[in-house]
Amino acid sequence: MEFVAEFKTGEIVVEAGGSILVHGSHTAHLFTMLDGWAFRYKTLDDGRRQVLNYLLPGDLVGLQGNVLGEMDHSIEALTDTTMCMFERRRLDELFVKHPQLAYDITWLAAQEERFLDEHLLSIGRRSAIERTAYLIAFLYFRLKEINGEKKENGRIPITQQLIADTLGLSIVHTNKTIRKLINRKLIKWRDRGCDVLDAEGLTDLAKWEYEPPVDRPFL
Amino acid sequence: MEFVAEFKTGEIVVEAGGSILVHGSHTAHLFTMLDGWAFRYKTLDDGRRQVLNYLLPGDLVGLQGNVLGEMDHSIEALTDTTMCMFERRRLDELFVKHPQLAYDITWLAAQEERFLDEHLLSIGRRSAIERTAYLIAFLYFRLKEINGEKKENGRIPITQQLIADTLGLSIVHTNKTIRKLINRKLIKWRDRGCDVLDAEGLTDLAKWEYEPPVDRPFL
DNA sequence: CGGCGGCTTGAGAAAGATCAAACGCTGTGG
DNA sequence: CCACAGCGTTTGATCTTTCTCAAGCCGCCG
Repeated sequence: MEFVAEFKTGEIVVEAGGSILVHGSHTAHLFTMLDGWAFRYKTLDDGRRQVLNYLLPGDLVGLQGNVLGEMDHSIEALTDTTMCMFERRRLDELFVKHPQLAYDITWLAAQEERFLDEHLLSIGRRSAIERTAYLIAFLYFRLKEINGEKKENGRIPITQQLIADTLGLSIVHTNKTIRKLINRKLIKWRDRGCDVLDAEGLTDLAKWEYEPPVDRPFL
Repeated sequence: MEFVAEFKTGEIVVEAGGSILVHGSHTAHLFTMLDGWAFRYKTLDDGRRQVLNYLLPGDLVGLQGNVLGEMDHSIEALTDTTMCMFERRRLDELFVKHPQLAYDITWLAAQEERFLDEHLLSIGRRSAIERTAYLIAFLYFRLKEINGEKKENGRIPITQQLIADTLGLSIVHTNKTIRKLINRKLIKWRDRGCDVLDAEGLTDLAKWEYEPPVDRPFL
């Protein structure tokens, strides 16, 4: 724990809409989410954008930079966000001195892989309404896992444009699809975000099941 | 190295079409690809299948089992395949005694994440012909990286059904799209596989660029 | 008050899915 | 040696999902 404190080089606060990392940058830092929501995305030159995943407290960011030397995707804050910074250079030291923490990092990477696998299945093979139900259920359960039941079901702070860019759909079609979910009383939409009314209804519709991880590390 | 040899519990040979891991199993092993091609995939109950990624020599398999306790996807051999088995139980030991190897595992996980990110961008935002060009170019460069230029461009051993299931397309449309690539003299198709004739043409069409990793570990 | 971002809706267009049929191998059993 | 079955591929016709274009609404903020 002392090492973690020492390894940490600072905290950073980014307000909603701000960039946390941009494609092509060579950051000397890794980040851990402490509070707030963010999302990772890639874009094509002509502007088409794909959201890859969402980041919530406890998630680790920036490991891919170790493979390539630079980031190959960007990260933007969805709400006001605070993150913890670590020096990438000292990652070896962490692996040598703190195998438990090293294992946690690997565990987090494996979890991210699981999420991406499921996203891929959604975008590739689920219909528009199934995908949408899946995404909202997915975020709902992630949020619940982090809130630990305490807060009653938190609002998911997302725009329809973002959902469209996550699911590979146009915004128009996304809107019509969301409306169907609302009509079926599965969710409620307000402001820029949504509340889940019937989580089971969503997972059934998506033909998906939430699988809680077994041994969450304590990074 | 001695430890690697000791850590290794054996090799396993799977013939083309055979299952390596199935969804829901609790394997006590991790695997490394030594030779051959395999692919990871998930399915929905009604049979829709999504290929997640392809496995080539050097790739690590089964880490996700650590998050969940069981595998949440399946793996099938595409060609005759030989893999190296490790005991999952002893992963902690590896992290304690061999930080360099532990780092390599993490590196491989980060690389897989990069691949999945790009696949997601393809399926979500690229058109059918862009996707197809991307996938073939992607496999071409991965193969080339492994063959180290020596063998002239190896055949990519894949069926059109598999390409369809990787790209989220129907087999009919996949066939028509591949035919366009053939007509443009970008690839040649024969038997069950394809040869790349013009790698740059493919990457241009896909609006993608191959980025070689910087410091490959030696696992 | 005007402008902007996010949401909503309708209409027509296009990409891709589904259905149906057939071809060319290859392996197998008579 | 031939008939036949099965798999992977090919092609045409039609149908559906999703996209694009266009316009309008609403609430918020300067």
